[in-house]
Amino acid sequence: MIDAYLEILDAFNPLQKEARALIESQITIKDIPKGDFILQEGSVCNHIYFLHSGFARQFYYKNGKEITEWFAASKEFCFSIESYFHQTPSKLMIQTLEDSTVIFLHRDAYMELSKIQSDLSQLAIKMFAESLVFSQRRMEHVLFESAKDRYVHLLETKPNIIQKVPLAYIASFLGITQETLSRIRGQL
Amino acid sequence: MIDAYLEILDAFNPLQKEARALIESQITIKDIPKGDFILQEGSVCNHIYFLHSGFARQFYYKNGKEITEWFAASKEFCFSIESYFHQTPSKLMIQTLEDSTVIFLHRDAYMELSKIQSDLSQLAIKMFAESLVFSQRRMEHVLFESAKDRYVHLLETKPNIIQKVPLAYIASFLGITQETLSRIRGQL
DNA sequence: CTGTTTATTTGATAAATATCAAAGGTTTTC
DNA sequence: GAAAACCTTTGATATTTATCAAATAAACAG
Repeated sequence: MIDAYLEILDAFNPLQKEARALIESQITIKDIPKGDFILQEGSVCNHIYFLHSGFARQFYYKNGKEITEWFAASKEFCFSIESYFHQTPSKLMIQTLEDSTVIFLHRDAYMELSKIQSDLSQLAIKMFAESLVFSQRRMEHVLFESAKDRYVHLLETKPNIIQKVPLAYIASFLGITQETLSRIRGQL
Repeated sequence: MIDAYLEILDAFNPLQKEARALIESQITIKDIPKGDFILQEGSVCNHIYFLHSGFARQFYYKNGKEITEWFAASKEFCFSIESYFHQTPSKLMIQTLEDSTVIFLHRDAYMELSKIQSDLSQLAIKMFAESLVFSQRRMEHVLFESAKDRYVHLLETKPNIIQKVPLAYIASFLGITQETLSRIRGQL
């Protein structure tokens, strides 16, 4: 399980044995049953989470409504960007939608190690860089594509989501109402 | 001029003398007249640009129309995220809207140095982290605020932009048409 | 099973924004 | 300082999406 994890990290930035060992020393593995929270509202996000197996959703409340910000599938990462970097209480929650096994990578320990082990700092740079590219692309998408195009794009890039989660989650993720999403679905 | 630059970097992550010296060794300073390009379409973004003075706009073409992605004011940074990180030809252009003095920080040299000087790797992590937080916030804003609210927010956070650039640039930056922006203005 | 809750669809209407066309304003240029 | 180029506003209309209300459909608990 840890090997698979390290391989995925290695794909971002090649890791020598020493770096792998350091990472291994700073991770914790937890089984999280369906419906439980990986990250609770109000607590500080001190880890980067990797879903070894399972499925999770990141969401927060805005004017009393749940807004889904992101879905994390098996073999994907998630964390609260703002809470993690600013060390502030998270408004974001991360909840499993299936029984999941999650690898926690501890922030402070990693940051300290990354100062003395360049593989680790380079890995952090590469991972955050990829997140940034991704975020930028999503922004452009959101600004200039119609609700329908955004849904179609989601269908194409993450088809498994549609089977797994209620329509209302997807609607808020796309920034539209569930009625609109239902109508879009009807047209396809 | 370089001191002011280093101070701004230092605010992201404290830099020892050695790190400062290394950065100084990797920067180039250029005066770029109004209307000239800091980054041209099709070339790879090999620097992070800092506007010591002046004003610039990042834009690209989408279906034949200019889309403004970002404005960089004096004392701000800019670069093409995707081209810089993926080393691909940039679809984004960065053009000065005033005579500007720009500090270029070379990517490859910096990356190499950051492997052996942890102040530099930590600086990169902090800067990219801030960009990511920012991008995330902007996404939420774009998904859930009306065109009017987005404009008002821009007015509040970057009031100087409004004086400096044509309405059409601001409209595309906000993801709306210039007619809509003109009407929003009329209402305020 | 069977009632109860939860999720999805449908309908009618309203609001936000885009589109197309044209009219006024500014600024630039010679 | 007049023509040209560019920028901004205004009007009429169409499209997209939201809102509110209700009807089905599906999942769940006892």
